[in-house]
Amino acid sequence: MRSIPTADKLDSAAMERALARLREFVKREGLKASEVRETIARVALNIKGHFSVDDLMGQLPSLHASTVYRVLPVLVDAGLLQEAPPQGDGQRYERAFEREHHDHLLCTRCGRVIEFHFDTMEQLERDVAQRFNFALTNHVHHLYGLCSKCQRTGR
Amino acid sequence: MRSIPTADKLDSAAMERALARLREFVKREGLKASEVRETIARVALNIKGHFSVDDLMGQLPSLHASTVYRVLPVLVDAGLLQEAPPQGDGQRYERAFEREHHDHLLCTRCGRVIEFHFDTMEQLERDVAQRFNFALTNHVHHLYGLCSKCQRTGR
DNA sequence: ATTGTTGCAAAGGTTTTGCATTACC
DNA sequence: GGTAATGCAAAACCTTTGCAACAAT
Repeated sequence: MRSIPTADKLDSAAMERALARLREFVKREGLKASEVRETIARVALNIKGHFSVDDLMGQLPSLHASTVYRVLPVLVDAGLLQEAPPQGDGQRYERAFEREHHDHLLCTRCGRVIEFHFDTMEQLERDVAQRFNFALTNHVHHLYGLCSKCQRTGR
Repeated sequence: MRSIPTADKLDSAAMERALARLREFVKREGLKASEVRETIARVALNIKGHFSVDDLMGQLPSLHASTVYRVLPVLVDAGLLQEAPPQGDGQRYERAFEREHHDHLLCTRCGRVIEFHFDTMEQLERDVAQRFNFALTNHVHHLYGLCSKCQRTGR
C-alpha cells in the first residue's frame, strides 16, 4: 500500500502528450479541432488536486458555462480527466492523464484528501467481480473519516 | 465473501423496533414526535431495494416534497436509512436498519444491483485508515461493470 | 456544403429556504 | 408558551437544451 502524490501541474512535455492524446481522441470520434477545448484542457490539467466546475470556470472567465459543461465529458472520455469524489455541491474532477489509478481517503472535517494505491484491495475487487460474473469497468472507493489532525482538534 | 439479500419489507415486529429507534433518536436530539415522520419512515422502510426521493413521494401523495426532504436526513441520522449509490438523477436511499453493512456491484447496462459483504476487504480498509492515521466513519465502495447477462447480450 | 462548436438565454431537475400555520411538549 | 414540524411558494443551485452564429473539414 502506498500513497500517491496528488495531481500536480504538468510540465510542458507532458502537457503536449496530453493534448496529442486529446487530438487523437477527437479525430477518432469524428469531432472537430477546437482551440477552446484545448484551452479548457490546458487549464484543467494544470489544476492541482480536485476541482469543481466552478473552480475551473473561475480560471476561464471568457468562456460560457455551457461550453465548459459540454467539454468536460469529452476530456473525461479522452482519458485526460476523471470524476473525483463529491465534496459539497456539484461534480468534481481531477487529472487522470499520466496518473496511477488510486482510491481516496477523505477527511470529513477539513477536506484533506489522501490518495492511495493498494494492490491487494484491487485484487479483492477483481475476486468479487469474478465471483458474481461481472466484467468490471471501474469502481468508486472512498473512505471517509477524520484525519489525524482533526482527531486531535476535539469534535 | 457472500452476497447479501437486498432490503426487503420489514415484518411488523421489526418495524416496531425501527420506530422505537426513531423515537429514541428524536428524544435524544430534542426533537418532537411527529406522525408524519413516522409515516415516512414506515413507507421508506417497506420499499424493497434502492429508491429515489421520487419513488418515495409517489407512495406519499399527500405529503409535500419539502417535508420529505427534511425528514430523510433525520431517518439517515437515526440509522434507519442510508444513502445508496446514484443511478440517474437525485439521491437514492436504502434501508440500513437491521441490515448488514455491504458494498455494491452495479451493472451499468441493466441497473442490476448485487450487494455483498467481504470481510477481508473491510479489514484492508481498516489497514489503510490506520496507516494514514484516519479514524474511519464510513466508506463508499461501488464496483461498476456488466453483469453476466448483459455481457452475453452483445454491446 | 456539411457538420461540429460556441455563446446566449431559457428551461430542466432536484433540493433548499422563508414564512405562516399547526402540532407537540 | 415556546419550539419543532409542516405545507406552500419561491428561490437556489447545478446542469442541460434549443437556437443562431461561427468555425472546421
